Amino acid sequence: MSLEYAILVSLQERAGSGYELARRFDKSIGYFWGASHQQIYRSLKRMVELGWVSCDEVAQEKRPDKKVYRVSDSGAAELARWLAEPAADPPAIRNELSVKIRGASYGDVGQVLAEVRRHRRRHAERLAVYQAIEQRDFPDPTGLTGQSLHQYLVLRGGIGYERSMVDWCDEVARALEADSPR
Amino acid sequence: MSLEYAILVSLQERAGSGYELARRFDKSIGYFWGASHQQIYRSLKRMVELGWVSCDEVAQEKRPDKKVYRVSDSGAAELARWLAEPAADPPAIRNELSVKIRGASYGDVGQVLAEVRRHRRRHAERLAVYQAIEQRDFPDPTGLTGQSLHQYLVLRGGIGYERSMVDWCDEVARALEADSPR
DNA sequence: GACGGCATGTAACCAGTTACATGATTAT
DNA sequence: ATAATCATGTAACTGGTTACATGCCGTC
Repeated sequence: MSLEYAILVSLQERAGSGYELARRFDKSIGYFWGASHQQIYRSLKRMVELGWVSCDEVAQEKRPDKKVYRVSDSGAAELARWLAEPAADPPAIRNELSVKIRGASYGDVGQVLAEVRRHRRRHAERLAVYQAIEQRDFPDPTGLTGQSLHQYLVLRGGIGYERSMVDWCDEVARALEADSPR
Repeated sequence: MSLEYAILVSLQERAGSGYELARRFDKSIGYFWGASHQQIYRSLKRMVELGWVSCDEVAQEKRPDKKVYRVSDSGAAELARWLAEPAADPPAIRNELSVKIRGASYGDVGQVLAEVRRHRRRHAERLAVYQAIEQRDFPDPTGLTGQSLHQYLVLRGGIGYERSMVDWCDEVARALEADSPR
């Protein structure tokens, strides 16, 4: 159910349409909580019913009309309540690649190794994206406070995660190469 | 759909009952692919229908009967096929704590900080568990090959992940303390 | 007598993914 | 022409969680 709260946070930062929210979930927020536009529209509908957000239809020139959502007082209260509540314990990580590595000897180890290398590239790409954002938006993080500090810290989490994945893929690739050489 | 394949890997290592599998998913395999007993029973049923595993009813003294599952030839072939197939791109991480940090200013930052500390402890605990396993089962990893190497590498992934989470929680806690001191 | 371990399941629900569906405007 | 961007949604399916349900054995 965190999606609703992620949307509340995003709408508190700035009101917007479902489409705009979907864009944001492709970027900033989406780096640690992904959501497709279908999910977002469904959630917004529910949130209107719950009275957490209000919705204004806005006519635009040269563009389709859009519905701009903003957080209501009761939505803001609900967000504050949720923030004070303990978060669910981090769920077991589900890592498909780990399953393949663990089972590698029941198939073609070389193919699994190729997958490890491919994932290494993916993680390195994301790491580069996060680091570029860090350089651009937080060149000097020492003085950060409040919301920009919070944004920065979340970004740091993404960087740490991707870096650990890259390192792990490297370790795995090295070990598999050494074990089944050619 | 990886659960079915995680079960195949586990049953290749050793045949067993649904209950035993559930135990294993609480331990080794479960460190990177969690599954409840309900899920496991459901999957086993499906896998019998697909012909990937066979099932023998075994009567036990002083214990309830159990059904021992083992991988069939067609299951082994299916596993090898899946291993050669590219894995899905790592999905967007969904991290509830990040959502709370990002939104902290819309609620009580102190409460969010407490949550960060709690998660720090959880991750440190899991890290300690993994490191204990590493010490016990892989005191000298240099010569590892084949299946034990693969097991070791997966464990290393867990260690790297938990360590990066602990480090991140520390960074976040330090920054939040400095920002809203008391 | 209560609790924990062994052993198996069903049912309802919730969240997320994939596929389908529409339609205008702007840029190549 | 065709693709990309803006803009909104529905429907079916899949996978995972939570709650419920049963029953035996051994130990404290």
